[in-house]
Amino acid sequence: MEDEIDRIFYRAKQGKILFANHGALSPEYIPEKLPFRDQQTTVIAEVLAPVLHGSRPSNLLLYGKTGTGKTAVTRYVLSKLLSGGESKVVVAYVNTRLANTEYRTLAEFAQAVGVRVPFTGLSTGEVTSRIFKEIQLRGNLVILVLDEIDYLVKTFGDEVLYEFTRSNERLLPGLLSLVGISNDLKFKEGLDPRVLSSLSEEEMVFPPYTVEELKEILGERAQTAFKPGVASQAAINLCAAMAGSEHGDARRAIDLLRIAGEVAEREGLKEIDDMCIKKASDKMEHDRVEEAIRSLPVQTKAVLLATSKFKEGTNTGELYLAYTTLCRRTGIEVLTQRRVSGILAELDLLGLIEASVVSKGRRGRTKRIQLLIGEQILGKIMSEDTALAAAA
DNA sequence: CATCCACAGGAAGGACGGGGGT
DNA sequence: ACCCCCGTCCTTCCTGTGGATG
Repeated sequence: MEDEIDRIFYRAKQGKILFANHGALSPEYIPEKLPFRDQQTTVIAEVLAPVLHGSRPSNLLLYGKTGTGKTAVTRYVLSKLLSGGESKVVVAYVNTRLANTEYRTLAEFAQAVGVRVPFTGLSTGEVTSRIFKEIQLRGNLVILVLDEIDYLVKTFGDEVLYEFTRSNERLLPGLLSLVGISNDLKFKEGLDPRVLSSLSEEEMVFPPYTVEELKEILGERAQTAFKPGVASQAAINLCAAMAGSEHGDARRAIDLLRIAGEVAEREGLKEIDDMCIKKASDKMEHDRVEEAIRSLPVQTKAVLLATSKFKEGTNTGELYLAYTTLCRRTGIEVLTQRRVSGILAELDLLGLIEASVVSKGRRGRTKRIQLLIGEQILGKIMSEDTALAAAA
């Protein structure tokens, strides 16, 4: 045991053994060049360029699945744009899913243009008009990037976008251009046609990376990130294949490589082998699940816990009964079946359970519900929750 | 082949706790 | 002090429905 601790500390003192530049595999890292994205880079640059001589760039809509380089390319182009030192140009970048609400999206936008707003209390309209006032006052040339814009529209509607797209007369001498980034290729469907036509003055699609392309991307990153000989071609190929088999997700592939490197380092290996990658992949999945559960509200956890009582899966009625019992035992308030039904839908969306509607003819329609996660993880997290510890 | 079960899931609204402007 | 806004969870009321069964 002591030996183990000594070894850990010793290695820590040695500093990074395998990594030369850990940051090169972090999600925020913007590489020198982005392979296989020349066309997209050029187009975006061309669309945005007019801002440098004070005219309004067309609004731009970027499509593509996760990890296809949309955000990276956009950031890359914007950083180049700003490096010119054009002081009137302001770039605001907001990831609407991370911002999580319409208000916080606006608040982040406000902060980027230099308006201070309280983190709650104002109406969204008030925040918008303060932002506009500020832009007009300073005559700023603003490029607003709305990452995961499909989330914004899906959850809060497109009214904000409508206001943005038709704000330009009010902003003179300032201006506002939108860059929307969407993971969802069908997101245009639900959009107000006026917003759509304005928002997609220009469009650009990001195709998924092929496994071959992922190999090259990983290879380049690995060269900067690791010391020589740490990440073999075989290791890189495996990472690319494991992460990219579904839809060419570069972010996943890079995460996987990074974590595999950390595993190798922790285990005192000199290079990344297949086992490291396998372990890294498991760890990523495990972390995702654990974090998802931990941040759940009590009632949602309770429903999840009730689900875990049925090894063979169950249906809504049966589950609701089990849930009710569980609540009584733990002293948690019992919610209506309607609400529990809603919670089940949320859990399904999170991929923690599988719930699909089935019809049993005259014996009604219900949901077939099945737990998708290991009970050990569940038990561990539930026992952390004071309200539920007894039931875990 | 109409019926009817056991729910699904939409709509509207409300309690509550965060916090405003004036 | 007063009235306001927002987000989060929740309830109430409701209409809709796939397909085994009688």
